[in-house]
Amino acid sequence: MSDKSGLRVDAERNRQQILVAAEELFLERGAGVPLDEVAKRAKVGIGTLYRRFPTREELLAATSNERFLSLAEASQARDADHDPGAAIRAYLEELALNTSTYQSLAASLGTVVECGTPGCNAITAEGNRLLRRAQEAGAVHADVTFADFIYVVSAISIALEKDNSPKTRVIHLVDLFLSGIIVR
Amino acid sequence: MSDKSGLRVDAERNRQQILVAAEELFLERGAGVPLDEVAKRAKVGIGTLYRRFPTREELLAATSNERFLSLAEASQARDADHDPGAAIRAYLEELALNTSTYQSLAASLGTVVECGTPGCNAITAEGNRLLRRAQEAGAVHADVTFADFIYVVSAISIALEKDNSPKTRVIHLVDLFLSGIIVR
DNA sequence: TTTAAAATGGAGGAACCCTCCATTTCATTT
DNA sequence: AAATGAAATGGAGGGTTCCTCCATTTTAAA
Repeated sequence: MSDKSGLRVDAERNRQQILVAAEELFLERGAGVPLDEVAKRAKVGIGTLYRRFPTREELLAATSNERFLSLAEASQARDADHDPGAAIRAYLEELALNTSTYQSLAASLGTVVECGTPGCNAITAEGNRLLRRAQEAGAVHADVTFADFIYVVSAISIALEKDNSPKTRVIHLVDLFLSGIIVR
Repeated sequence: MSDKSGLRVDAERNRQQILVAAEELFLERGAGVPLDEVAKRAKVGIGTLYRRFPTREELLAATSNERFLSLAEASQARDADHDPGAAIRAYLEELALNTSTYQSLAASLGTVVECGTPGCNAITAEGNRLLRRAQEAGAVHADVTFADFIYVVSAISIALEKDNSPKTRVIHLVDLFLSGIIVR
């Protein structure tokens, strides 16, 4: 009998082991860790890993899934308290911090976020919602796109990785994006 | 006799051949092209290439050197005509366009710009000068740093690479950073 | 010419990637 | 509970790129 994932139970067990091993190794050594080692720690053949996650990005997307889900939920929960601009600020800050979880996840963010897992879909939908609402309220320029958000978050995360900066730097960089560098 | 580079003439000749080959291949196939192929096109052993340019970044910095030099000069030439804010805008736009010359140069911009070649020094000095001047004139927030410029340009260039966007997109993204996304 | 310092090239070991398929395991049918 | 076929497995192996190392060659000074 197969459970709801549609995988055989042995396959599903291995899938979980791969996810656990990947999560650990990404945390320890960054998102570029050799996949052979992920397979080894998961006690699974490398072929099995590739069968389940054909690309590194898909594996990254899978390990990010829950984090993205809870980010999206947290953003919705904040909704009532904040004005549109503040909601976007909080969303961007949290996404940037999350993207700094693994060294060199940032470079893949654009791809990862399009991967179609529930978490990726949720975080994308939420970002689009916040953006649309802020634009309807006239709080954000009409020519800003969700893609701009992703680029900005990637840039900020890359910056963070490089000099291993504190959280305050995220706030500075998000501010920069939101307010512009020019005094007026 | 050695010329001013301090290299033996055969070594200097090979260095030039490597630079020419690298420039060609980076343009054709991006900044990640195998270095063996650069060596082959330069008609030089791979060992010679590594002796002269121990890392890919150093080779990138060397091929970017003249471009950076002329960008810095052009920026200084614009100086008279523009107000501080416009000078920065032009500087960022040109640097972003230049950084999109080779596919995947963007990711290395931060490292490349610190490489110490004359061109890297010139572009850094010029950026710092523009920034300081704008800040003294009160046109740019005091907490903006030159590192922010580099992050911004990287983000823009990564965006450009991804969807192979037209120049108008550079302008949009630079505007975003200069003015912020929030209406006021 | 001689000499030694500088430069060379490319073989080869290591790291990582990813495919392929002979074998094993699971779930269903009889 | 035995048989059956679909699903899953693992890891050998071929490919790519990296980078070091050193026996040989080239240059330039003595």
